[in-house]
Amino acid sequence: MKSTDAPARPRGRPRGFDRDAALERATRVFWRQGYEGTSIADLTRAMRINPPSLYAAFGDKERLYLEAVERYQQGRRDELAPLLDQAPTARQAIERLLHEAARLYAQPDAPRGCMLMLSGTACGEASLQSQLAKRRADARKALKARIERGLREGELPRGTDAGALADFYATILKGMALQARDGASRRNLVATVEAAMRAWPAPHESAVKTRSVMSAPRGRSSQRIRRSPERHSSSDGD
Amino acid sequence: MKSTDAPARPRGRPRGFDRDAALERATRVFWRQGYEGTSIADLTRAMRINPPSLYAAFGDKERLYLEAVERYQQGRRDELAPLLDQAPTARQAIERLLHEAARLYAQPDAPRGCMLMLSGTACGEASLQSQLAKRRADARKALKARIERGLREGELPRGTDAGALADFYATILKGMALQARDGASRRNLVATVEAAMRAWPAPHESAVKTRSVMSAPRGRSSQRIRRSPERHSSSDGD
DNA sequence: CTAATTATTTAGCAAGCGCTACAAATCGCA
DNA sequence: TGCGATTTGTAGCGCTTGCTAAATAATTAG
Repeated sequence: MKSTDAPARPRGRPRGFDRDAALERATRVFWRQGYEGTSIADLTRAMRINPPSLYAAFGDKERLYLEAVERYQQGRRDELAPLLDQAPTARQAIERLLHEAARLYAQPDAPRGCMLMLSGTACGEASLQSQLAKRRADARKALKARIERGLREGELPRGTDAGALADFYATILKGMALQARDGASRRNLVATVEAAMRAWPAPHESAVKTRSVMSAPRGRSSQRIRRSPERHSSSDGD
Repeated sequence: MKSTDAPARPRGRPRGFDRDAALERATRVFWRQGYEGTSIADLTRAMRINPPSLYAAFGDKERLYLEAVERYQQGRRDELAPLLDQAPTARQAIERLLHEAARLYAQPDAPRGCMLMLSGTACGEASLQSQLAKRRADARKALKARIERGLREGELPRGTDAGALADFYATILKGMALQARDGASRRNLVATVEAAMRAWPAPHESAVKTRSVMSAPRGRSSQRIRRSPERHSSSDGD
């Protein structure tokens, strides 16, 4: 086997710029100014390339934007998903995620707020708007999955509507992104996170005496969950 | 006194269109598509006037936008301020306001979400962005004032940070606006409102036995409040 | 009536937009 | 060295943008 051995240098003149670095610079500009507020001239200046290089490497403005959002969201996922997965309880998972969001949204060396949450919300391009809404729905789905896990593990009151709770914390994240864009400090955002955590459903008096370790949903309430009809559910697409 | 008797018909050719109706049509377009996503051609088509009429009546695109926002916010104020003022408690005031917001943001015959909250959040024009942030800060100030009144009237635990609580519910409103724009139904939004109200500070075990009437802050805790330093406060500009 | 004033219509300007044709430059391969 | 392949910088295309000059229409004042 020696066909696909090395990366196999392509044939013609090699690209003279770092594609990913240029994409990151583009992301910054889009993040700060939005899709419609950013011109190709803005982008080429920030990316330090000329228009033909941009179009050769990224297609057109819309595809560049979508790739920038994908890059951004991937980075956030890498930072936040472990927080969700590794926290011992769903409550702590959400709380840590919100605290981390408060830090990220008010970072001094980056545009304020969340690029994904602020993207294409008042945008003429309908196709963009729906694609971004879908990405936001994916983020909510991650919250919902963690909450459902907590529900299975008995941390939450029976009958808790995981979708509605996920909707609530998704709303918090979106609101925080806007607040940050309007100038809220990290301290402000943290205070809001603390308020938001007061909305977490109270456990049912009993249980939760064991501090942490318990991991597996042992004994009763096995993996096969009861699949309660959940009256009319939340904004589920899954 | 017969100087300013009648409205005093102006001198030249009278305007051939209803200025306020045109402004409302412009508001709709801006609300749906945002500032940068709306062209003068979009506006003149919706307003059913030609560009020179637009410029004669409204100045330029930016001033027309600001006037549209002002008109929009004034309308919201007229609907929502009475709810805040007339509710017997601060808690009910906020709760009713949020429920009304849930209704307004998901109205079928209007653009989804709140024009003010979604305006110029990812916008190139810095001056617009700051003016809109200021308007949003005014809305928060109304929440804060009502919460402070509740605090004076003894409904809330001593030491409650009214600014932080106002920040929290302002965050909820902004998040709901985005959720609505992403397609959340009124039912979804109402569920989020109910979750948000769980974050309301619990009264201090005592008190709150009298169901409602009490109005004046009688007896102790008079008008002169203690003016506690409130460690580092919230995002106050007032 | 005439003159002055304001609104409307038509037509289009200058600038910026997203995007691309073109030729020179730089590569792998023969 | 020459050839095909690919990227690069220059220059600019066609179109849309926000906005306006100029002529005409409709009104009041004298």
